[in-house]
Amino acid sequence: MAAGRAFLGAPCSSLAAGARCLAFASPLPRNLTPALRCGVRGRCIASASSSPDSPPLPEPYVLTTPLYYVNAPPHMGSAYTTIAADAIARFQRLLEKNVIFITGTDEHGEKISASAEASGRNPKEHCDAISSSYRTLWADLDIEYDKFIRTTDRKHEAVVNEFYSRVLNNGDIYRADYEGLYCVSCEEYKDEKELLENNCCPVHLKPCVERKEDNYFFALSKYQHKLEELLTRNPDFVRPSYRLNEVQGWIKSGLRDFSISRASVEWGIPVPNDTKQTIYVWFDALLGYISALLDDGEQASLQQAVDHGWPASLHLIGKDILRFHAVYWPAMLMSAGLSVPDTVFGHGFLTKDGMKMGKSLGNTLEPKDLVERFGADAVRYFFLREVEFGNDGDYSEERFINIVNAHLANTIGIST
RNA sequence: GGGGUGGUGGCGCAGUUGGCUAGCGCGUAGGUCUCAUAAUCCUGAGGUCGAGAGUUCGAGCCUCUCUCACCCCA
Repeated sequence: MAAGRAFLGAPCSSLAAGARCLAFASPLPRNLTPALRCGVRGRCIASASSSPDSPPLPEPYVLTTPLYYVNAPPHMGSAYTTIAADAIARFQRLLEKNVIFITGTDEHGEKISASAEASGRNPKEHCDAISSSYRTLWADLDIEYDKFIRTTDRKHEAVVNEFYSRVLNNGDIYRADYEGLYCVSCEEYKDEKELLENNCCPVHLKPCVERKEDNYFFALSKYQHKLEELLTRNPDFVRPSYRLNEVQGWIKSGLRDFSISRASVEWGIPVPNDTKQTIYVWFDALLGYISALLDDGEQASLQQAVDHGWPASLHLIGKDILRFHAVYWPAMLMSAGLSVPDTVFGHGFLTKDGMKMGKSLGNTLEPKDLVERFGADAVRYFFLREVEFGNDGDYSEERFINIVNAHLANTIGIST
């Protein structure tokens, strides 16, 4: 099995390994026959059964960044994920894989309509504006993505509807009353145990509100064993390995069904057969990884999208959204009878001068400003080279300038 | 409280299954070059590999105890 693991150069410390160990390889050996590969991965390539003499089709490699939430313009964390994904995408293209690099924006939910209102716009206008600010930044950073999906795209809604129906037909959706304390910012119910004083959400430090709804639930608990099996069978499903341990811990300690609809949220995709409710933003957004595969103008069906390259080889995410990608998402896919991705990689957070960044602290790092001051290559290089991939990393202007001068200007810049 | 990860020169890290004088990048000191500065080039300093004990011909790598840091869960 080792043959299938090709990292980007063995020693990662050399200058040449600017994109430190960013390469992800398929967990399958290369010498499998197309038929077998198809069987194992559940992925059928249209002409995989062509004659043995014809050149082999390029291996598909679908990778994604998260679909960024449009409550605010892009911050450095989003830029970091996207830069890393772009480096991986480029590397996989060099390996002659058929790369589909997906990014996009997640545009539904109560928080979005609130942000829109706060800026005096309707939700659609707000989403258009923020979504395009992401595209602009990616252009400035030389990000070569292949697909940009918006969860407000028609084709996405069609895929969500079809997916929801599949899960429903599989008996994994049921209706139940739910009463509890709800964090509007997280767009989810919270356990009283995890709340701080005055019922404040530990993530957003804002008070949660009492809410009672008749919601639709996804039977996540049914998938406990299958998820355990998945992680045992494919330990690379979650990387780095220390995050795999976390995920295994979550699963082992028991999974609870979660609500996948909201009665009080209007800005969202209506639940099929119950237009009084909308689909929970995560259930909606995760499916963007599949709907993104559809070409514009083609028939928007789930199967069509899947045929374009699902499952993904890699979901690159920040460690804060690991639970959604490593627990909820594979269970949803299993329920719908679809293959799960090969790997979910959760990278760390960035700090600035050793401090956590935040709007309240007033020390955010604006990717746009960095690019304007130093250029895309410098920004890309610094974060790829200086942040140990997977770990938290620190930015300081002094170090940034040091590294960029020492490596890019004084070494690569003068080599012939 | 339960579980996990990690403590290697100033900082960030590599160190395959235990085996030559422990490596790399940045930083740092001196020299070279220059009228001078920076870069380049050359040379160097700097590490009891968290602490202690054990296994072994031999341990940064294995075992045990302790300690510190961080993370997840409760």
